[in-house]
Amino acid sequence: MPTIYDVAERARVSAMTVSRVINGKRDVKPETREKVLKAIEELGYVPNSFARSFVLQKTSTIGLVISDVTNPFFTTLARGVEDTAMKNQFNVILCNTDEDQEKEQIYLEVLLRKRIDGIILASASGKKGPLKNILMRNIPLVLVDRKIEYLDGVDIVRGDSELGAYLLTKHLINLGHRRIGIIVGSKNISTATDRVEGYKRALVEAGIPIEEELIKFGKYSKEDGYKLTKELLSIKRPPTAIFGGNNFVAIGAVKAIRDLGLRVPEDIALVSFDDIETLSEVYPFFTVVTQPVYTMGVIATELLIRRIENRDKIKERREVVLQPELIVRESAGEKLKEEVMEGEKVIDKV
Amino acid sequence: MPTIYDVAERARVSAMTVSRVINGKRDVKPETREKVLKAIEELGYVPNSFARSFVLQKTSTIGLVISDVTNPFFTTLARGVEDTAMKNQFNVILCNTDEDQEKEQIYLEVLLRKRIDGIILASASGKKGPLKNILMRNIPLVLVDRKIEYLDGVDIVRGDSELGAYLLTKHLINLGHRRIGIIVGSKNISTATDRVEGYKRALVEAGIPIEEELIKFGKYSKEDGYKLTKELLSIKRPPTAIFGGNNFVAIGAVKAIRDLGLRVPEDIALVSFDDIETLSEVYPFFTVVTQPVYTMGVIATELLIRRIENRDKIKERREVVLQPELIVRESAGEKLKEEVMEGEKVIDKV
DNA sequence: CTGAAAGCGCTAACAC
DNA sequence: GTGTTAGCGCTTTCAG
Repeated sequence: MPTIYDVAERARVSAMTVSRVINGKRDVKPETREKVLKAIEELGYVPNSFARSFVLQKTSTIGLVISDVTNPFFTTLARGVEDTAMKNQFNVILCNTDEDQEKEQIYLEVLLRKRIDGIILASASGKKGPLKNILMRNIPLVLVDRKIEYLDGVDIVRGDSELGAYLLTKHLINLGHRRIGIIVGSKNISTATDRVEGYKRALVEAGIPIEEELIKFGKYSKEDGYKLTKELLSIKRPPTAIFGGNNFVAIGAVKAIRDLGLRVPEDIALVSFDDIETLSEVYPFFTVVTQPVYTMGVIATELLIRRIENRDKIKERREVVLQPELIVRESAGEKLKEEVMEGEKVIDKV
Repeated sequence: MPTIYDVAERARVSAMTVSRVINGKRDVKPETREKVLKAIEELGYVPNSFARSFVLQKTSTIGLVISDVTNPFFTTLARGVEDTAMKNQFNVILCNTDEDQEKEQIYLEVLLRKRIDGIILASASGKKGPLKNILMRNIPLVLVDRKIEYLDGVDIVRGDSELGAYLLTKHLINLGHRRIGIIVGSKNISTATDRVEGYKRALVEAGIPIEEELIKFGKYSKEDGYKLTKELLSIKRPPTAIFGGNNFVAIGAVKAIRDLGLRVPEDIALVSFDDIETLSEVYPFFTVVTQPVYTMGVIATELLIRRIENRDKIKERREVVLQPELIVRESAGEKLKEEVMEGEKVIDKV
C-alpha cells in the first residue's frame, strides 16, 4: 500500500507537506495542496491510522465490555455507545464476556494491548481485581449498569435497580400476591443484589415475611430462568407470582411455566426487569420495569470521552443514576391502573 | 506505560530477548526467561499490539459492516463472526451503516485506514463503487447476506432468498390467498429483489397474475413496514395476506394492521422473512422463513480468515448458499401441516 | 510556506 | 542463547 512518501515523491514535495494537507493544517500554498491531493487521488492513498496512533500515542478507540450483544438490553446499550463514539470520531471495540470472569480478564488485557483510550465496562465479576492494570495506569474507565465492590472514584452510569425492583414487587403485592419468587443473576453482579434489596424492601413494607427459598441467584440467562422457575414452582408452597430478574430470565420463566402446563397470568403472575424489545412492540404483554438503556450508553460514552480529552480537569467522580419506569401490561393479571413513572430523568449525584 | 526497553533494562537483557519471551519463542535459557517474566510482572508491562502490527504489517483485526446490530438478524450474525474471530485470535470492528450508502462509504474508508486484515460486508448500496480501494488492494473480502452487482470473484455466504420467498408465498397460496402483498427493502439490496423473484415464481406457478401495486420496495425498517402496509391496505382491492420482507418490516406491519383495527390472522394473514427471535420464543405466532444466521457468520469468518492467512492458495471464488427453513405457526391462519424444511444445509458451489 | 531529522515500540535478519 | 541494527509510516520539533 502506498505510504505518505509515495505521495510526497509523486507530488514532488516532502512527506511533511503531505501530512499537513491530510490533516487540514493551513500554511500550505493552495497550488501545493492541489498537487498533493492529485497525487493522493491517483495513488489511492489511504493514511495508516495506526502508524499515526503510534506516534500520537492515542488510538481514538474505546473498548466496550458487556456480557452479550445478543441480549436486547446490551444491543441497545451498544448502539448508544457506538453512535456517540462515532459522533466524536471514536471507534468502538466490542467484547462479549458471556458473564464469564475469565473472558472478562482476557478481553481487558486485549484492550490494554490495543492501547484503547478508555473503557466502558459492565462488569461480569463485580471485582476490581481484573482492573488492576487499568486502574494502575489511570486509563479512563466508566462503569455501566453494574457497580463494582470496593471501587470508588470511578465514574458510573446505571439504573436504579433497587427502586425498580421495589416498584415491581409492590405492584405484585398490590395485586394481592403474598408469595413472590424472584430470580436474579450472580451475587457478584450489583444489579442482582440491588434488585433483591428492592424486592425485600417492598415485602417488609407490606409486612410480608421474607423467605429465602423464594429468592434464587443464578445467571442472567434464559437457561437459568427456565431451571430456577421450575425449582420455584416445585417447592411445597410455590409462589403465585414470579419476578424475572432480567429479560432473559423472564423468557426462560415463560417457557418453564408453559412446560408445566400453567398459564400466565391466570395461574401465575410474571413480571420482568427490563423490557423484551421486539416482543413488547408486537405483543405488549409483559409487565416490566424498563430503564433508558440507549441513554445510558450515550451518557457513559460522553463521560468517558470527556475524561479522555481532559484527563485532569474533572477530578471528582461522577455517578449518574437513571430512573426506571414501571409499565403495567397483562402478565401480572388485572391491570390496576396505568402506573407509569417518569423515565429518563437523570439524577446526577456528583 | 512501560515499554519493552524498560523490561529489558530491569531484567538486564536486550529488548530482543524480552520480545522472544513474550512471543513464546524457544532459544531462551529458562533462567533468563524467568528474569524477564519477573520484570514484566513487576512493571505491569503490557505489549503494545499496534507497535507490533506496525512492524508485522498485520493487525489481526477484521471489519464487519452491517446495517444495524439492533436487528436480531444482524445481532446473531455478529455473534457468529465475533465468536469465530475470537477463536482464531482475531478482533472485530463493528460498523453500522443503517442502510445508508454514505455511512457505508465512510466506514469502509475508516477500516482501510485501520489496515484491517479483511472485511465482512453486508452491502447497503449493492454497488461495487465504494469497494474500489479494497478491491484494488486485494484486501480479503467476504460478502454476507447480500450480493453486489457486477461483482464476481468475491466470496459470498448468503441464504437462498429466492427459495425462501417462494416457499412462503406458496404457503399463502395453499391457504387460499390470491391477493398477496409484499414489502421488501431497497432495490439495491439483492435480498429484496431475490425475494420478489421468489414471490413472483410462486404466483406464476399458481397461475395468479402479478400486480405491481402489490409489490412495495422501501427500506427494511419498522417505519417502512408500517407505512407501506398502510398503503397496501388502502388500495381499492387490498391484499388478504402480507409478506413482510424481513423481521423489522413484519413488526411494522403488525402495528399498522392493529392501528387499522384489523386482526392477524383473522382479517389479514401476515408472514415474515427471518424470525423475530425473543418474540418467537415467548409467543410463537409468526409464520416465517428463517435462515441459519449464526452459521452464516461463522462460515463467512472462516472463509475470510482462510483468505487472510493464505492469500494465494485458494484461487477460486467460493459461494456458500444456506438453505432457508419454513416454520408454520399461526399468523397466516389455519395451520396446514408442519411444513418444515431442512435448514443449515450448505450448498457449496465452488 | 516548506523541509530534515528524530523517534514512537516493536521485531526480522543477521551477527556474535 | 543473546545482542545489534535497521526500519515499519507517521508527526513533532526546529531550521530555513
